[in-house]
Amino acid sequence: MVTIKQVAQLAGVSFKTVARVVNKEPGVKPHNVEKVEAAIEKLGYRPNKAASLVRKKQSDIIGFISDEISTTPASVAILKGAQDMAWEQGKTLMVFNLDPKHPNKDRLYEECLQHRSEGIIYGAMYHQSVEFSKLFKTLPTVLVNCVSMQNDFTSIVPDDELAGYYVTKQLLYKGYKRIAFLNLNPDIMAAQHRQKGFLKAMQEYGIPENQWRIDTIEQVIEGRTVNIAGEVAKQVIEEFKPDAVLCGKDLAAIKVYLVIERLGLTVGQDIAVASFDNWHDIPEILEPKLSTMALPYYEMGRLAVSQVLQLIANKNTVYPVTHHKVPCLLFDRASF
Amino acid sequence: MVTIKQVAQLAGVSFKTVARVVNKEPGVKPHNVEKVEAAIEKLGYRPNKAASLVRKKQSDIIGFISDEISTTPASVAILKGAQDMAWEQGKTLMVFNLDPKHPNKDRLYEECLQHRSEGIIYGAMYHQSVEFSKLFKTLPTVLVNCVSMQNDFTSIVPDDELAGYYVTKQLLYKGYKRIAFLNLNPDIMAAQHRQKGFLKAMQEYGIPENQWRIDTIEQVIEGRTVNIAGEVAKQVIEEFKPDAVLCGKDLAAIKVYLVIERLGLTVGQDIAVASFDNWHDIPEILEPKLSTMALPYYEMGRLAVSQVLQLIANKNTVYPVTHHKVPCLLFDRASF
DNA sequence: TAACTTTTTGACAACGTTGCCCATTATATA
DNA sequence: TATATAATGGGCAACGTTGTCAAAAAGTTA
Repeated sequence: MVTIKQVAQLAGVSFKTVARVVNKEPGVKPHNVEKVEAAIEKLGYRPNKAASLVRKKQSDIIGFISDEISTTPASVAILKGAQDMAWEQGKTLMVFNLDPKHPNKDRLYEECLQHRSEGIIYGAMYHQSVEFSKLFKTLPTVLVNCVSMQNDFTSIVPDDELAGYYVTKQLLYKGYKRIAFLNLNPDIMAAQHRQKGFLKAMQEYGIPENQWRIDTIEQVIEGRTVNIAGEVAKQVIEEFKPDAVLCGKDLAAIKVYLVIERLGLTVGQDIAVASFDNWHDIPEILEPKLSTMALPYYEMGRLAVSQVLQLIANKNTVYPVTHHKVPCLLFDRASF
Repeated sequence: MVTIKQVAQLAGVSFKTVARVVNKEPGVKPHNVEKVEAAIEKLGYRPNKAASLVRKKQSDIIGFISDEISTTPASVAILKGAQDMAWEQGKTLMVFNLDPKHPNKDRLYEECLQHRSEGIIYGAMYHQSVEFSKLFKTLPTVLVNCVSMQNDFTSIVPDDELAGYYVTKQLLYKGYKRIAFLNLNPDIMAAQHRQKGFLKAMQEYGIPENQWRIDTIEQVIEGRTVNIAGEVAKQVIEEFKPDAVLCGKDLAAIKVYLVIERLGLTVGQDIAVASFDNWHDIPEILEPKLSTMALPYYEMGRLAVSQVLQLIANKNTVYPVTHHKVPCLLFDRASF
């Protein structure tokens, strides 16, 4: 690779002058700027970021450690948001994926440290509570889509309670009276928060207890969660005869659609369907198009970077902890 | 950050000895190894990869530039595969996403060059033909899920023709006789190759032309492709009365399922459905479970890294070009 | 033209490593 | 015990940058 000195030689100036041109420092005669630029062009010179880091002690790198996040399509958007924001701020993201077989967060953190990452973002696949070693205190660290057990890290999560509350209120507002909530596995935080919001809306509207029900569409069998949305939906719809079904995820809403069709009913007419996720093309593919609460992954990714940059800027040894709940947006389509 | 010299001072040895311990070079007395390791532990020392790169001129970094790939869930697997393989080979992947608004591949390539990336992987969202500037000749470069206009880069793509051929043959083998192929937009390479495979199988089985038909489920209107799978499926099924439908993508298969149900028919019994993608949970969510040709994204990602490493090892200035078609796997479930 | 100011340039050290080579010490051999 | 050999340790230059500072060149004023 060509170095700054080779450029200098070709341009007939000192390498320091080349450095000035490269870094757009003022005080170089236009005449010399031209010569240097020509030499750079001719040799195809690129500044060596590593050398620059060694001297400047500034890497402009942010580590992004993900709990399998980048394999799960729903939350790929977090990564995209983070990357976009990082790029805008002149930082580059260094992405590491946890190996699902041997998940070793610390190992990846070490990697980031060796690259002199300025801060760390840890992203989880779904809204949950995670435990971290003290190693994670080394750098400014922000959690996305999860919180730490001890609540001792800045975190960014979707506002699931508000989402549950809001979508339920919308259903009630539109006149639906018998709502079945097919919730996710109650062990996960999202499910708990949404349920809280759901109940709050019910209470606010004074809906009696026999006019709604909550079931779970996921079963944990030997550590693996299995989706039983189909069976549950069938049973709930036949027994409880809801006029609206609120579904924990778009993927499960597909099953709900199929069940409703198979019963000879029509989604949106006989039974309203609402959901959570806004999972890529699915809501648009379904007929009628699915109205769903969009999880704000992209914005969370952006916010994560801006928060971590704030922590970096704040030159304390102990990083202030803040918690952020990002509101979800209802994509109001045609299913209710 | 603590440096090797500080460790040396604490351990009471020269910094060179510390370096030996850190890099596991032989020839350090166990006694000193212990002292050094204690000092490293106590100070929390991490070697500085940037400094190492400057000296060794070896970054162990591979640049991964993606055409929006990481936002599209289907091909996130490419990234995952690449990352896994890179990790196994002691390399780290530096991921960059093309900005869909101002897609500037060269800009990202520059970034990789500045980080002294040893090679580049360019991944596309869907199997297509892409044009590259001469800049891309700078480093060993491998294309995934696309080929270059001039065919002058090593490329890795799914074997769409074989996939089309294979799945069609399976349908014919199982006794289906009237097959409707609801193909993707014919402008994209995947659609063309699959169609070739489809026709080859038809010919091989001597199926007369009036016993199959091919329609397209995507329409390009003003640059935007719109999915018309629902309408097309309805029309084709009603008019042509196929006993099997081969669908260009799992997402569209959802629509086909809904259409079939709505006509009072049963998928797998009255009409078989097959598809391409194996798009995450969708095939498993559908009822009956969707049999689909899995696009081998994960393997393609792995292969990309291993190819780029091969190019790197091969110390030529002009990199040999090879083309790889990765076979697709049929996930044989219940829809045919 | 001289004296002074301002602009432009270059010399050199430093950043944290690794590679090379020589010095010292310990061990084996005569 | 003297000598040869192997094991161990350290000194120092080099990698490609940036930062500091002083030198040189150019411009300004009297």
